Amino acid sequence: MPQVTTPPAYRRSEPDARRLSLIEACARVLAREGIAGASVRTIAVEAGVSAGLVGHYFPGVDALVTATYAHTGARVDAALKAAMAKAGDEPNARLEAFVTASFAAPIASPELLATWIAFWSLVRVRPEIAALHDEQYGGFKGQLERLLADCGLPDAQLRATAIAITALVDGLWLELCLSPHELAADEAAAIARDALARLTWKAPATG
Amino acid sequence: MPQVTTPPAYRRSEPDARRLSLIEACARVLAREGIAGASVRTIAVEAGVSAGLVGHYFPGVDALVTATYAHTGARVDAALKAAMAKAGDEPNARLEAFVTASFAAPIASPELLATWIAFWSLVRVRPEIAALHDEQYGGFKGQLERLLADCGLPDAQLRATAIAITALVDGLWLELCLSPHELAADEAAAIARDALARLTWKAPATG
DNA sequence: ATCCTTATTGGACGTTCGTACAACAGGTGC
DNA sequence: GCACCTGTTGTACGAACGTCCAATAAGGAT
Repeated sequence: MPQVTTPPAYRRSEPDARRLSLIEACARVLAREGIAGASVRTIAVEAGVSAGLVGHYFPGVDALVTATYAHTGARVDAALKAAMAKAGDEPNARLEAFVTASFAAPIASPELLATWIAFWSLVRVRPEIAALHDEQYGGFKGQLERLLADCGLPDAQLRATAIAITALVDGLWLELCLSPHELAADEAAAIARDALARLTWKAPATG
Repeated sequence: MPQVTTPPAYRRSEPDARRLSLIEACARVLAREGIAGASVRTIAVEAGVSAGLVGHYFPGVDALVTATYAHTGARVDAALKAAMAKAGDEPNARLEAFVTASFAAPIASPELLATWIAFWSLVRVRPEIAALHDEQYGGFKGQLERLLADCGLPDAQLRATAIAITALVDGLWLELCLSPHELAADEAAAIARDALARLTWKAPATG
């Protein structure tokens, strides 16, 4: 009699690992199809599980998207910190590393940027996403202000300069995502570096 | 016997007017609910017509959204040109007017910015939206390059400077939309003005 | 080898989606 | 006042949506 024992129909995962795989699948779907395509079934197929399982780990698809934002934000934050740490102790080098990290892997990925746009599209609609955005933006701006202060920028200019640099980085990042054929990552980095130097120049009196 | 003639159940519109009202309703829905909420029925209710009428004017909801992007883009472009024209003939004044127009009515409206984010979220998914984006972005950047040239910026710096300024404006515009309580329109305009001056400063040699 | 826990499946439910189309009715020309 | 044109409505249809839950089975414990 031949061996008729069927192979396992599915494999179990540790809850944390499965949860993470769902979050990563959600991020991939958001990057590929945008927020409108991020349905429970699509995400489940992407993760290689049944649709019902999503409900087992998250109270609803909204919660999964929110968790994906938090996770993605943490990844970006870690990448920024890593780039900064790698730059050493010199304040200006740290600042430049922090700013240009957005135009190198893993942040410069078009997929990540597309995912991020999906989150932006939710900020006005969902309060918990707005809270996460404020946290993320405030964290970025706060680190930037600290770095600028270390570089000797006067306190009175910290806020405005940090906002300007953040806007510049976001805008370049955005364009990189929307038209990668028109703007390359290394050119974006070069532009950011030059703009950073100009924006932090010792200010001549206005007029 | 009392007057029993019923009042008209609906009013006809000229096709062009009705078409425009659908586009404007679509823009309002995009601003309020994002792309995920822009269904045929929601837009129809917003426009005060039946759902079926949308199909009478557009082959599908995608076409309506695309038309809304084109219309919104034209409005923004017109507002930019108007601000520039109002500034007179002096090149530097025209440049500054062009850049800061994004932080005054009608462009600075949070609703318009939210609508714009909805379009961004479609760029990677829908080629016709990507084409409209490239057109819009190229137009903006082109005008900026011309203005910068008029202000005496060397040709070699035109492209990079225009990209930097565009990114800055987009980033400030974005933050204004996402967290209006953290960044006011007039502060964004002031930051843009200052950054513009710094980015167009006569370049000292690198190093 | 058997039991137990629970991760996982698959299907049912009601809702909303986009689209198509027959019937209705406002407005204009006669 | 009548007839034509067509803008407009309302409905119907299948597909996809989010959510729920009973049944199943994987994998470690005993």
